[in-house]
Amino acid sequence: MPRIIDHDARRRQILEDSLGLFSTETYAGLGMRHLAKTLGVSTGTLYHYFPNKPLLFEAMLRYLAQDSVAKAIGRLEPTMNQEIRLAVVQAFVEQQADRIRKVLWVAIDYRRTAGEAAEPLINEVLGVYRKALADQLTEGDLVKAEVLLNYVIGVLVHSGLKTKSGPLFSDLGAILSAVR
Amino acid sequence: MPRIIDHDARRRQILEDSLGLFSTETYAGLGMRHLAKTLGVSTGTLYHYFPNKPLLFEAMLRYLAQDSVAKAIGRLEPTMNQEIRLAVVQAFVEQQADRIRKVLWVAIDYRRTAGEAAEPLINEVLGVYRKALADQLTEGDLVKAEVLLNYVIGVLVHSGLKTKSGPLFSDLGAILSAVR
Amino acid sequence: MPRIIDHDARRRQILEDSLGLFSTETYAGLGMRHLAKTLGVSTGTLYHYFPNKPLLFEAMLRYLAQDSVAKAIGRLEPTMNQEIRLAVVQAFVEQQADRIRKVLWVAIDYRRTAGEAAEPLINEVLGVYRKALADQLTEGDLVKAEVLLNYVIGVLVHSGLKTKSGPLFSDLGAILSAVR
Amino acid sequence: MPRIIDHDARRRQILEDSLGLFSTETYAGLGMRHLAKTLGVSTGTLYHYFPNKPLLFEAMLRYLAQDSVAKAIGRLEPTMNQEIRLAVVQAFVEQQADRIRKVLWVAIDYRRTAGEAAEPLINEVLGVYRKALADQLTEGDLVKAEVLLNYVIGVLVHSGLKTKSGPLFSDLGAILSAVR
DNA sequence: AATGAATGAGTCTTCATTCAT
DNA sequence: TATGAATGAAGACTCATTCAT
Repeated sequence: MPRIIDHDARRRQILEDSLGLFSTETYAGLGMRHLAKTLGVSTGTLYHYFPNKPLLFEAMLRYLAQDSVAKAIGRLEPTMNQEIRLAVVQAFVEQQADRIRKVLWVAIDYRRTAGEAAEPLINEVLGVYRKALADQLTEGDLVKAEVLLNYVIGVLVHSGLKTKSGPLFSDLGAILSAVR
Repeated sequence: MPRIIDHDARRRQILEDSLGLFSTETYAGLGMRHLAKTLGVSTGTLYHYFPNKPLLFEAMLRYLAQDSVAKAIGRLEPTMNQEIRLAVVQAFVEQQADRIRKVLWVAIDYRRTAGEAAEPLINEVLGVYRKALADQLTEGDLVKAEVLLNYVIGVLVHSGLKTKSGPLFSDLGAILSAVR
Repeated sequence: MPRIIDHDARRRQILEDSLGLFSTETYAGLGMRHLAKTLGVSTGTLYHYFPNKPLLFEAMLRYLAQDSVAKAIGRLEPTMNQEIRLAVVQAFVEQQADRIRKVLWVAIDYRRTAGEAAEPLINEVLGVYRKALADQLTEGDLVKAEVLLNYVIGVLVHSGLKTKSGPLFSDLGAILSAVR
Repeated sequence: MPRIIDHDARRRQILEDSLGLFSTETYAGLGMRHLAKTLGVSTGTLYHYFPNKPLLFEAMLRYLAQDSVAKAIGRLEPTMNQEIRLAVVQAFVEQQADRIRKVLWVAIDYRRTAGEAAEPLINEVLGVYRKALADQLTEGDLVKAEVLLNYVIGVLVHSGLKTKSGPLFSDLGAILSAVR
């Protein structure tokens, strides 16, 4: 049954295309009709692939988080030493800043909107990031990875608030060595 | 002769009381009717004091930002040395974390909702924070203040996403020294 | 009690000033708050002089109709012959077209809004006009006055609908002679 | 496959059914909720067929004007001479007076409400009437058609203001000959 | 699989009116 | 006399969702 593959691909495409809107507008501020129109489908189609708005939103966040971490890890190779890994991750985050920030906006939105119910998914997503940072940059040290995550989040949020900003991570190395 | 009512005081009170709701719900997710009911007034009264929802929201953000910085600076005294100042600010942010994070949520919301139009106010608010940090903690160095601001924002956002978190700033000193 | 005079003068002033707004906006489209603001008074003041919106509206229509007929008759003198009278009335209506049309707009509005209840006042107003035309122009013939009134109303309404219009009554003489 | 519904027919039906209400109530005085309820549909459905109130109003005026002229012309045949044509038009207007007056009320309302923006549509509508009168009754003379239009408008407005009125156009022939 | 017509409660905002001062 | 603070229903319009086709 090859139809299944089409179905899933279509689903993913909808989620991927939704990010742009869901990061410009808030969850509550973006209507299903508006979303459908922008994606070029009918509302009926949207409801064919997702049972309702919250679950569409949730699916999007989960898909994006997994996707963005996968892409980052894909850039690292076992032969790289610590210093190079840092540079690679730094370059990746800097280059993908817009997209990652969108995921962050969506995550914050979800946390505020869903309240307690948001915990499992949010923790899952944060865990993935923290683990990735620990594995790749802090030799498995989760505490240091936490500090690093703090800083990266701060830079992305702060630069997202400001209108214009220069290079994002001029001091990431210093921060990392500070917690070593 | 009109009723004797302190218009400005009433206005401030409404803004102060609104923060709680505007940080639980999103800007788009919080209805004026719901807000009015929670504040114990009619929607008409809300519109008597503020011309519309965006301007009420904006006024709230401005009021809160100024208020929170003022309170922080109020804790510092000229005789304190650098180390003590750091400890005081750290303690203040830690203690007021919930409130400051609410302001942050609101600011992020405003930035996403208002888009380009949000720039002046957001820059004004960020400038106030950056200046305060530079004056009080980094001997006037704005670049270092920026790094510090990044980290504080990151910690507040990150801890706001997680369900539970321990002490927030165990490493603030290290971060600060790293950029010295 | 000279206060009475002030009170009535103020009342008339409000009615006079209201015409501009009530002819631009519809009765239903013009709010009391908007009216008050434009007149430079508080809503409370408006309600001090008039018990409610319909009665304010009605008072305005009555005042304006009486006023405009009085002004027209004031221009005619007993010594004038039929031809001159026609020219004078024609010139008067042409010159005062904007104001008379406003009264007409208001009257139509009132008729549609108030329904059956509008009859007494509307008939009173129309009667005043018809009588004036009969007395001054048709030697007392009410039927002919009716035809004339039809035509004048038609010209005012038609020219009010069009964007630009030349002289209004080029054919009034012919019309009048046609019904003689 | 979508539901099989003739979108345009439904649209026209809504416009046709709206005239009754829009001539009883003013544009500003008639709420969309009230209109929907009277038409037996939901407000959502109204907005499914028309983007907003002004455009619904405008569409109605355009539809009615075209429709009423078409019906009038449909009564005339090439073989009729001038005199018979006059009688036919007179009879038509007299018989359809209520409906035509409703269109007139709506047009006046639209002109006052939309201001400058109303010009194109109003001129279009007046042009259609003027052309029809010229073609059918004044042998192409637009000036005479204008006079006739003035009088017809005047009669309809005047009779609409009065409570009761006899035959409307006892003197139309005289008027027409007066301008010949 | 996909459409778009349909709903009615919801959105923000304005309404006419009252009344303490 | 005059003010403007206060109300809650109603204004135009959008919402998430359902379902016949």
